[in-house]
Amino acid sequence: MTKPVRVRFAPSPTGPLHIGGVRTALFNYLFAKKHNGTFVLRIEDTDQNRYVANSEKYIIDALKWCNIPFDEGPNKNEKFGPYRQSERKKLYKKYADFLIENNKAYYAFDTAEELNFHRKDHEAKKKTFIYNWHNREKLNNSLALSNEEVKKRLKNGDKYVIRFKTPINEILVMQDVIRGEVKIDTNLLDDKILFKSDGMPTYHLANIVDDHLMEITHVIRGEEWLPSMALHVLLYRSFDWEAPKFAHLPLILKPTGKGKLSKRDGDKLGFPVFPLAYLDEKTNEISRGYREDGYFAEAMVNMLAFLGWNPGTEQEIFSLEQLIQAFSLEKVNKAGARFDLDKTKWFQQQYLQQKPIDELVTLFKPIVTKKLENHVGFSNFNTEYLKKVVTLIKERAIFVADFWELSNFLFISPTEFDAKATKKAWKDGTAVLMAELIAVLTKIDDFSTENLETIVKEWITSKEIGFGKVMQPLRLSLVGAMKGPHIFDIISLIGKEETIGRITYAIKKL
RNA sequence: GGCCCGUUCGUCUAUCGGUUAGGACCUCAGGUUUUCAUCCUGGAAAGAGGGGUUCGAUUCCCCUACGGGCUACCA
Repeated sequence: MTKPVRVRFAPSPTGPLHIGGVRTALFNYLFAKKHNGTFVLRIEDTDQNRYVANSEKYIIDALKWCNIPFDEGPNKNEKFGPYRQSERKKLYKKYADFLIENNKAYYAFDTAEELNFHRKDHEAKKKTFIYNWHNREKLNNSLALSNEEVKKRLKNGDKYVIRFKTPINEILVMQDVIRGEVKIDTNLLDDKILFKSDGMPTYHLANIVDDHLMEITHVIRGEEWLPSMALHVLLYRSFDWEAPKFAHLPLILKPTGKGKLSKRDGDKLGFPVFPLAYLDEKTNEISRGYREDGYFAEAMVNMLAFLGWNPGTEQEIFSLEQLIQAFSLEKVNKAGARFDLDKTKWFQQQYLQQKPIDELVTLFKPIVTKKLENHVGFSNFNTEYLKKVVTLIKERAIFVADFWELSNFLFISPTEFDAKATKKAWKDGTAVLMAELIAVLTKIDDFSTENLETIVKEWITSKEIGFGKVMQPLRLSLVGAMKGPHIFDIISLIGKEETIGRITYAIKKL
């Protein structure tokens, strides 16, 4: 019997989660759900210096908004808790000690100054300083020092770190679910610090210990961790633990230029890189979020799923449930994927068109209400009316926030007319024609789109003039510009009185 | 600099040795809408370069180039 699938998303609470992190969480979630497994959230707060208090809440809120909740995590099903590494602090030391006892790790007393000196010195000679087998016995550590000296220093309370004693002369052959075989020469690895002088483990140690203790079966993380895989594999081996399977995801790259996506790109190019807006309490800067920019979570999630993954079919719109069904790590790409704002908007538009009218009305209503707060005169925003409006205009919108711009003339009579359109549509004789049209409209009782269209068109035909001569100034009178939905839909919606009122006003004004 | 990973239209990608190299975004042209947008139809657009292996390479291998990542007592 195979072990139940358990994956984890392990962000560091150093600020808001950006969409790269969200995608990593998403792939973990999809993989877990696909295999009826468990999705764990673990907070990796071993770096006291970079800790940002509100970011854990942000991470949890973001996952919730994306609809990819964790099964286990801080304050939730704490089966293997605690789920914050700072709260597990006491736990790690014994594992570091175990490594030392078994000659897999050692104490190092080198100061930052000493190390810096070596690095600078090597740099000057165009060499790279690597703390590993070739020099570890010449440096300030328990490998070079006598047992007595080491004991004395430890007893003395001297600051120390614990370094991994990387094995030499070995070509490590590892498997990555996405990349296949990855080979590393252990002689090129450095002796990474596992345990810091402040009593905290580094990421490497804490990560391996926790993944083991939490019975993680698959480590799905960003490609930036690929170079660390060798260390991690060696650590599992040193503990004599079975290593989980590794899958390193391709990075999300900037839309233009070089490098991976960063916070700055969003500010510069005008798109959100965060799921939720975020207030940096230090700088008071607000970073925009997908949610606040009006994206639906489903659209953002769908877009992210397709950055580096593809189901192999031509279907692109996937509900979360469909994503779970279709997902597989084998279909994840190896190469980094550039973020594309146009495609993102396209996903959003697709989801907006799919949304039930009632839901859109619910979202639109507060916007209309606010816009019409102090408005006197023509306005109507009961739910029935809003439904008709939304049905009429939604296909031209990408965001709910576009609705107002597309429909304001259905709530407020135009008082000004687009100059260019006026010049084109309002000619000599138009006023007379419009006056005649009013007479025609006055006699109509059934203001359905179809009936209006039939009667008005018959009238135009009987006059033996071009349709444009009537339709264009009519649109201008009703909308104030040459835009908007089907003209007879507009008339039907705003009603006889308002229609005639608007034409009358236009005749007077133009 | 060293190490690792990658490389199909401008972008996201399909192809698991034999295809007119397919789709989507973007873009362009037509059509519908007597407005604008939507929508529909069509077009343009790709295997980084060089060597192998093979009857045959986008696909497998090597080299080069380019891109990306890592190289902290950060994750």
